[in-house]
Amino acid sequence: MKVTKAQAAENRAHIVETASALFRERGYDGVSVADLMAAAGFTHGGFYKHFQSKADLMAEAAGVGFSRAVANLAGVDAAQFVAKYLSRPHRDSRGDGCTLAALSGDAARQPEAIKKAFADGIENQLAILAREESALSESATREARARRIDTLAHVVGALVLSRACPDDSPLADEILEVCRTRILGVPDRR
Amino acid sequence: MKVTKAQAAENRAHIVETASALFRERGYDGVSVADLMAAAGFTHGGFYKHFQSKADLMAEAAGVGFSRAVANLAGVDAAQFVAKYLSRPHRDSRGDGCTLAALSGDAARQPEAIKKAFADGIENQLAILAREESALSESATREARARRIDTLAHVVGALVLSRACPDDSPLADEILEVCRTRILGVPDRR
DNA sequence: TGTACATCAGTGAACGCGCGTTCACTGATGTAC
DNA sequence: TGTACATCAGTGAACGCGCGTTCACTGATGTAC
Repeated sequence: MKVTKAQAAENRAHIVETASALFRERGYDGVSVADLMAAAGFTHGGFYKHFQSKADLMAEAAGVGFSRAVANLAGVDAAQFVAKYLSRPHRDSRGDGCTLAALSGDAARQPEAIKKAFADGIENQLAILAREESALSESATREARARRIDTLAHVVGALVLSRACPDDSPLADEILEVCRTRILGVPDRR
Repeated sequence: MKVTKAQAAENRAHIVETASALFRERGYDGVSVADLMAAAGFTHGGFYKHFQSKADLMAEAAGVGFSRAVANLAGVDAAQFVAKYLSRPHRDSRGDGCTLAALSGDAARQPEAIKKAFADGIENQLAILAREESALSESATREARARRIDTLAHVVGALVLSRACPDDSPLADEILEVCRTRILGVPDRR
């Protein structure tokens, strides 16, 4: 049953991608190693040929989730980011949505390695919001970073609260709409 | 080993309080029924004399957490609330901190009964932010509600992101300080 | 008020189950000659 | 280039363990007379 080195590397990457989505959907405790390997198309025994432990994979999957987000949002400016972030489609598809919104609550109770991945992920997300900015004075740069941090916390909080409400809850939609309107200064017209 | 009706009711309430704190600290999956009953000073078998299931207790403990928050913040105005909410002591003591920040991520993957408790909890928290307001015109009332929702999402997001960072992370403190400053309009001087 | 009996909160052993991890094994790939 | 052997990704059974939940039992409380 051996497989070429290239194939093995591809399989490993596929497991990490699958894990990244499943963790976002169901949380770290909601996905077993067996679940995950089955979803990736393997049996569970091979897991430890690729990863030292489930916690190891959790940290790696978080990192991949953040990189994917940056790649998927290439060319999107800050206003477009906020509008997409606080949309119902994003709220309702956790599996391919923002890792911060889906798993920050879980990360707070995980080992430092995972929290480190999240801190790096936050910096990655801040970079997305910095897209339209060019060279600035030092104080303007500091101010711009503060604005980005503030906006990121704002949208993450809105999405997290909206998702905590029952599926058909008017409050869930109200949170999304109110925050989108207030952050962007104008209502979304789609 | 039977106990007076009053004592039994008191024990039940004590179990719910204990659960509320433990869940906030460790998450719903991080606290077993046996853990919880031991922490409350009982053996695990008696649990089902008080609750139908662990999920039932989860919903009830969330409700208690939200009520406690409202009671603990009696007489606190919106600005004081934000300053307290985005403080390091609050971030570092999840067990007696905000249930929304600690468990909204978990709630998103739980049964509707628990999400319902969270939606009610959000309304409770909004009421705290409404403290200083008196009678207003209808449009001003709507506007005030939007402002409260927006502020709540903002502070929850900031706390959630700050907690996801490693314990000694400068970013964790930066998030708290930046958001506090920007929401309140002035830096905190403590 | 006193007595006999039913109730039921709390105990602790036991249930089946799924978890993360380990292990002996397979057999195609990669390597040494 | 061809052959013999080592490697190691993937398999599937098995490990010990802790989970949520059930159950027979205890004995003080609550109730009926």
